[in-house]
Amino acid sequence: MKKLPRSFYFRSAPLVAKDLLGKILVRRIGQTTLSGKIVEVEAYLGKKDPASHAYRGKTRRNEVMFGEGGHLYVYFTYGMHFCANVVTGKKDVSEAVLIRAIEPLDGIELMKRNRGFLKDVRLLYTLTNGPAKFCEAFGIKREENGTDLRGDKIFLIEGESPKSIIGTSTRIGITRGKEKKWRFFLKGNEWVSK
DNA sequence: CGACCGATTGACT
DNA sequence: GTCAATCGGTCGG
Repeated sequence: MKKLPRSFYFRSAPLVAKDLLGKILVRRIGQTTLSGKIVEVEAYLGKKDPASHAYRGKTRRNEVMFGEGGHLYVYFTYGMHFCANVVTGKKDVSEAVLIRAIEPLDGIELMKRNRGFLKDVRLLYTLTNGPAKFCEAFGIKREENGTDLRGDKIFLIEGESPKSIIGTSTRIGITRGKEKKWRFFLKGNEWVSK
Protein backbone atom coordinates (compact mmCIF):
# COMPACT_ATOMS: atom_id res chain seq x y z
CA MET A 1 0.00 0.00 0.00
CA LYS A 2 1.04 3.55 -0.69
CA LYS A 3 2.36 5.85 2.00
CA LEU A 4 0.35 8.99 2.62
CA PRO A 5 1.86 11.87 0.61
CA ARG A 6 3.57 14.76 2.35
CA SER A 7 0.68 17.01 1.27
CA PHE A 8 -1.65 15.00 3.53
CA TYR A 9 0.14 16.51 6.51
CA PHE A 10 0.30 20.07 5.17
CA ARG A 11 -3.14 21.01 6.51
CA SER A 12 -4.54 22.20 9.82
CA ALA A 13 -4.42 19.69 12.67
CA PRO A 14 -8.19 19.14 13.11
CA LEU A 15 -8.56 18.28 9.41
CA VAL A 16 -5.60 15.91 9.49
CA ALA A 17 -6.86 14.43 12.76
CA LYS A 18 -10.25 13.51 11.31
CA ASP A 19 -8.63 12.07 8.17
CA LEU A 20 -6.21 9.98 10.22
CA LEU A 21 -9.09 7.88 11.54
CA GLY A 22 -9.06 4.57 9.67
CA LYS A 23 -5.49 5.02 8.37
CA ILE A 24 -2.95 2.27 9.09
CA LEU A 25 0.19 2.99 11.10
CA VAL A 26 3.06 0.64 10.32
CA ARG A 27 6.17 0.16 12.45
CA ARG A 28 9.10 -1.97 11.36
CA ILE A 29 11.44 -3.31 14.05
CA GLY A 30 14.13 -5.50 12.52
CA GLN A 31 12.28 -8.28 10.70
CA THR A 32 9.04 -7.72 12.56
CA THR A 33 6.16 -5.56 11.39
CA LEU A 34 3.64 -4.03 13.75
CA SER A 35 0.57 -2.30 12.41
CA GLY A 36 -2.77 -0.97 13.52
CA LYS A 37 -5.72 1.15 12.47
CA ILE A 38 -5.99 4.60 14.02
CA VAL A 39 -9.29 4.88 15.90
CA GLU A 40 -8.85 7.89 18.23
CA VAL A 41 -6.91 11.17 17.90
CA GLU A 42 -6.73 14.71 19.30
CA ALA A 43 -5.62 17.90 17.56
CA TYR A 44 -3.28 20.40 19.26
CA LEU A 45 -3.06 23.79 17.62
CA GLY A 46 0.40 24.98 18.54
CA LYS A 47 0.84 28.61 19.56
CA LYS A 48 -2.91 29.24 19.43
CA ASP A 49 -3.70 26.44 21.87
CA PRO A 50 -2.98 26.72 25.63
CA ALA A 51 -3.13 22.92 25.91
CA SER A 52 -0.34 22.47 23.34
CA HIS A 53 3.29 21.95 24.30
CA ALA A 54 4.08 24.53 21.60
CA TYR A 55 1.94 27.25 23.24
CA ARG A 56 4.92 29.02 24.81
CA GLY A 57 7.12 28.76 21.74
CA LYS A 58 9.92 26.55 20.55
CA THR A 59 12.13 24.65 23.01
CA ARG A 60 14.46 21.67 22.78
CA ARG A 61 11.60 19.40 23.84
CA ASN A 62 9.01 20.52 21.28
CA GLU A 63 11.20 21.56 18.34
CA VAL A 64 9.93 18.69 16.17
CA MET A 65 6.47 20.29 16.21
CA PHE A 66 7.98 23.40 14.63
CA GLY A 67 9.47 21.34 11.80
CA GLU A 68 7.79 20.10 8.64
CA GLY A 69 4.53 18.12 8.83
CA GLY A 70 4.76 14.36 8.44
CA HIS A 71 7.20 13.74 11.29
CA LEU A 72 6.61 12.10 14.66
CA TYR A 73 6.71 14.17 17.88
CA VAL A 74 7.27 11.87 20.87
CA TYR A 75 7.27 13.22 24.42
CA PHE A 76 7.87 11.76 27.86
CA THR A 77 5.34 12.45 30.61
CA TYR A 78 4.42 11.54 34.20
CA GLY A 79 7.96 10.28 34.64
CA MET A 80 7.18 7.01 32.88
CA HIS A 81 5.10 7.26 29.72
CA PHE A 82 5.62 8.24 26.10
CA CYS A 83 2.99 9.68 23.77
CA ALA A 84 3.24 10.16 20.00
CA ASN A 85 1.93 12.89 17.71
CA VAL A 86 1.79 13.34 13.96
CA VAL A 87 3.14 16.82 13.19
CA THR A 88 1.00 18.78 10.73
CA GLY A 89 1.42 21.94 8.70
CA LYS A 90 4.50 23.38 7.05
CA LYS A 91 7.68 24.38 8.81
CA ASP A 92 7.22 26.67 11.86
CA VAL A 93 3.49 25.94 12.21
CA SER A 94 3.78 23.70 15.33
CA GLU A 95 0.41 21.92 15.11
CA ALA A 96 0.16 18.19 15.81
CA VAL A 97 -2.24 15.27 16.24
CA LEU A 98 -1.93 13.01 19.28
CA ILE A 99 -2.57 9.36 18.49
CA ARG A 100 -4.70 8.18 21.40
CA ALA A 101 -5.66 4.68 20.32
CA ILE A 102 -5.25 2.14 17.55
CA GLU A 103 -6.82 -1.21 16.71
CA PRO A 104 -3.97 -3.74 16.41
CA LEU A 105 -3.59 -5.63 13.13
CA ASP A 106 -0.13 -7.21 12.63
CA GLY A 107 2.41 -8.19 15.27
CA ILE A 108 0.03 -8.58 18.19
CA GLU A 109 2.31 -11.08 19.94
CA LEU A 110 5.18 -8.57 20.04
CA MET A 111 2.79 -5.84 21.19
CA LYS A 112 1.74 -8.05 24.09
CA ARG A 113 5.36 -8.67 25.03
CA ASN A 114 6.14 -4.94 24.82
CA ARG A 115 3.20 -4.24 27.11
CA GLY A 116 4.17 -6.91 29.61
CA PHE A 117 1.10 -9.08 29.08
CA LEU A 118 2.35 -12.32 30.58
CA LYS A 119 -0.72 -14.39 29.84
CA ASP A 120 -4.03 -13.47 28.25
CA VAL A 121 -5.27 -12.45 31.64
CA ARG A 122 -5.81 -8.84 30.67
CA LEU A 123 -8.53 -7.89 28.24
CA LEU A 124 -7.16 -7.56 24.72
CA TYR A 125 -8.60 -4.11 24.16
CA THR A 126 -6.35 -2.75 26.92
CA LEU A 127 -3.35 -3.48 24.67
CA THR A 128 -3.54 -0.16 22.76
CA ASN A 129 -6.58 1.81 24.01
CA GLY A 130 -4.66 4.85 25.25
CA PRO A 131 -1.83 7.10 24.00
CA ALA A 132 0.89 5.68 26.26
CA LYS A 133 -0.34 2.11 25.82
CA PHE A 134 -0.10 2.47 22.06
CA CYS A 135 3.47 3.78 22.34
CA GLU A 136 4.51 0.99 24.68
CA ALA A 137 2.96 -1.69 22.44
CA PHE A 138 4.71 -0.24 19.37
CA GLY A 139 8.05 0.32 21.14
CA ILE A 140 7.90 4.07 20.55
CA LYS A 141 10.31 5.90 22.88
CA ARG A 142 12.64 8.90 22.94
CA GLU A 143 14.65 7.62 19.97
CA GLU A 144 11.59 7.74 17.72
CA ASN A 145 11.11 11.47 18.29
CA GLY A 146 11.50 13.24 14.95
CA THR A 147 11.02 10.11 12.81
CA ASP A 148 10.07 10.97 9.22
CA LEU A 149 6.73 9.29 8.51
CA ARG A 150 7.65 8.91 4.85
CA GLY A 151 10.62 6.74 5.77
CA ASP A 152 10.66 2.97 6.34
CA LYS A 153 10.66 2.71 10.16
CA ILE A 154 7.30 4.26 11.00
CA PHE A 155 4.85 5.30 8.30
CA LEU A 156 1.17 5.67 7.48
CA ILE A 157 -0.78 4.10 4.66
CA GLU A 158 -4.36 4.25 3.42
CA GLY A 159 -6.86 1.95 5.11
CA GLU A 160 -10.47 1.35 4.23
CA SER A 161 -12.37 4.58 4.49
CA PRO A 162 -14.00 4.34 7.90
CA LYS A 163 -17.55 3.00 7.86
CA SER A 164 -18.14 4.00 11.45
CA ILE A 165 -19.53 7.38 12.34
CA ILE A 166 -16.89 9.83 13.55
CA GLY A 167 -17.50 11.00 17.11
CA THR A 168 -16.29 14.38 18.38
CA SER A 169 -15.63 15.52 21.95
CA THR A 170 -13.46 17.71 24.12
CA ARG A 171 -9.91 16.52 24.72
CA ILE A 172 -8.99 14.22 27.60
CA GLY A 173 -6.66 14.94 30.51
CA ILE A 174 -6.03 18.66 29.96
CA THR A 175 -6.77 21.65 32.19
CA ARG A 176 -6.48 24.52 29.70
CA GLY A 177 -8.29 24.72 26.36
CA LYS A 178 -10.88 22.31 27.77
CA GLU A 179 -13.82 23.59 25.74
CA LYS A 180 -12.43 22.87 22.26
CA LYS A 181 -13.89 19.78 20.62
CA TRP A 182 -10.70 18.54 19.05
CA ARG A 183 -10.94 14.85 19.94
CA PHE A 184 -12.12 12.54 17.17
CA PHE A 185 -12.82 8.82 17.31
CA LEU A 186 -14.59 5.99 15.49
CA LYS A 187 -17.88 5.57 17.30
CA GLY A 188 -18.46 2.16 18.76
CA ASN A 189 -14.93 0.93 18.10
CA GLU A 190 -13.79 -1.33 20.92
CA TRP A 191 -10.26 0.10 20.98
CA VAL A 192 -11.22 3.70 21.74
CA SER A 193 -9.95 4.71 25.22
CA LYS A 194 -12.36 4.59 28.13
C1' DC B 1 17.37 26.49 43.14
C1' DG B 2 12.78 24.51 44.94
C1' DA B 3 7.92 23.73 44.11
C1' DC B 4 4.47 22.37 41.35
C1' DC B 5 2.33 19.64 37.86
C1' DG B 6 1.47 17.07 33.67
C1' DA B 7 -1.84 15.44 26.28
C1' DT B 8 -1.29 8.59 31.83
C1' DT B 9 -1.83 4.29 33.73
C1' DG B 10 -2.80 0.59 36.91
C1' DA B 11 -3.71 -0.83 41.52
C1' DC B 12 -6.65 -0.46 45.07
C1' DT B 13 -10.96 1.06 48.50
C1' DG C 1 -14.51 6.33 43.05
C1' DT C 2 -9.16 7.54 44.95
C1' DC C 3 -4.28 7.67 44.53
C1' DA C 4 0.83 6.63 43.86
C1' DA C 5 4.41 6.07 40.53
C1' DT C 6 8.33 8.96 38.80
C1' DC C 7 10.88 12.68 36.26
C1' DG C 8 11.47 16.55 33.16
C1' DG C 9 9.41 21.08 31.96
C1' DT C 10 8.16 25.44 33.66
C1' DC C 11 7.91 29.16 36.61
C1' DG C 12 8.88 31.98 40.81
C1' DG C 13 12.51 33.61 43.99
